[in-house]
Amino acid sequence: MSIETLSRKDQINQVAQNLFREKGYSATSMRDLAKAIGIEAASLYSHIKSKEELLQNICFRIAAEFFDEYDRVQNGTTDPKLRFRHAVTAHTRVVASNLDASSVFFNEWRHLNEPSLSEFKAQRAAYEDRFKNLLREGIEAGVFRKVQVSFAMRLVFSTLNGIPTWYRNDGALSPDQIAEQIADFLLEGLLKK
Amino acid sequence: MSIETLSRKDQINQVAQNLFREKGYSATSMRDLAKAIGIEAASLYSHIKSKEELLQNICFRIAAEFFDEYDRVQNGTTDPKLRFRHAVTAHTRVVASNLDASSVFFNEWRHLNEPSLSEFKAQRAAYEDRFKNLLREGIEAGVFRKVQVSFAMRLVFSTLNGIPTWYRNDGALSPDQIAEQIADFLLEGLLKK
DNA sequence: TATCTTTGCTAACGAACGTTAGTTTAAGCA
DNA sequence: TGCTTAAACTAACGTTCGTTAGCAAAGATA
Repeated sequence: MSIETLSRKDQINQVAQNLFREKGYSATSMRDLAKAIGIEAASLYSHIKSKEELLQNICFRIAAEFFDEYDRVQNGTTDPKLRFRHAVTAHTRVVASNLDASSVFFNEWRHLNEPSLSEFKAQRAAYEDRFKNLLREGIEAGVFRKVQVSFAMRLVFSTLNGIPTWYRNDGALSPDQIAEQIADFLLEGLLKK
Repeated sequence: MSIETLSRKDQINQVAQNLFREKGYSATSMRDLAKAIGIEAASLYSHIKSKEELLQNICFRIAAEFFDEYDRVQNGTTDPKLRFRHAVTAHTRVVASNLDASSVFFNEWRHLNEPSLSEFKAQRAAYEDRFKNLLREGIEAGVFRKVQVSFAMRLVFSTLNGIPTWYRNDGALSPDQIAEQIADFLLEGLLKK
């Protein structure tokens, strides 16, 4: 779907995602946003309520995608290693398919105001807990090394959430391909067996 | 060294590091900074040239630390696995010992203007190349799996540069301790052998 | 004591900020 | 054709921004 065929409201959201990612939320003015679309700043308010509403839309839409995709791939799987692998690849696919939005999700959430900010943190913590449980399961099953669960979870998310800093969805590597390679990397490490 | 004993200039730089990290560079005003110190915004300009100078100081000081620490630990080491391990632990120590500054280095560098911006990117690329070479050496020596070098380098840095998002230097785990654990994680992965 | 330097102050500059009010334009529909 | 509505416009609001000018206080130096 090209950007011209979107409704103006969707178009605003899409351009906002891109600008918030490239320049940061605070450094992006409503005049920047309007200019990128080709209208006046004041005209934006025929479609949106406020600048912060744009940030909220991005953050909570992507949060929902993380949960949805997680639930979809976990459904029915019991093997701890496979459960972890599916969680990692699902997360990676969401990030790699939504580079602008996930970048904003990772880096600009702190500009949310209450009560959105607390709601955001709660959702993120709930999502992180799922990964901690997967790691615990793997350790208890004797499949994973005895790592500290919350420490390992942090390292896993650091790896995954850094994806927008380097990945370009330009055809060289598909989201599915990097998802598998990242899962390999996290599970196997760098050393040859 | 407590913050009261610093020269005013050093104090400004230190508080700026902290505010730029917590709120972001753009969302931090010179009035915020002055208030945190207890003077008027205009008084800052008796000590500094501009807001951007503060950002430059942070970014290039920490860049120099990365290079210095890297050179220090590589000196004399030839074993590829050990060279990689030393590079990772050195980088981790610099990050973990400079959480505010490294956070700004990772997230706020894009607000640099030219020519500082290009200089920053060049230094970062040179530093990343060192890690790529270490990975290449390890693969050629048959110690590392045959991963794509620049892909693996990106994953390594994602892991390392995410440290400020979760690590608190509060005595529970020292910078040296997490450095070793992160090196283990990158080399061994999650799976039990 | 007289002078210089450092470090702070108040006041203010012009620019940019997010947003609102009121109006115009143009398309869809009765 | 006349009416309604959506979506744009111009103008402006009050606020905040980084920064400068000019001055005052205080300590160091002569």
